[in-house]
Amino acid sequence: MSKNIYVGNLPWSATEDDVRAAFAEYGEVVSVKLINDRETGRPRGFGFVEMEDQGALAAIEGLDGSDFGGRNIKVNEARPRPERPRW
DNA sequence: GTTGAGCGTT
Repeated sequence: MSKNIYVGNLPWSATEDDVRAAFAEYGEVVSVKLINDRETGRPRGFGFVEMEDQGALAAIEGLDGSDFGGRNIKVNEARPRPERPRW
């Protein structure tokens, strides 16, 4: 099974490949999603990482508050997202 | 060419 992880305080120069490489050493990375501003196109400096349960917990404990690209990133379990309406 | 708290575009 997999779990969603919230990653914040990321440098604006960070990419999904960098985040995936950082989380890959704690477990199997299912997918990486960095959030950028939809209107301006600027990177917002945070994203979401999907990993297996044990890998996600290990990554949270190992990468939360750690140095990433010169910044201390915040790693936590992501909040559940509401389902999309279909009308 | 800038900026810095937070939880996402399918």
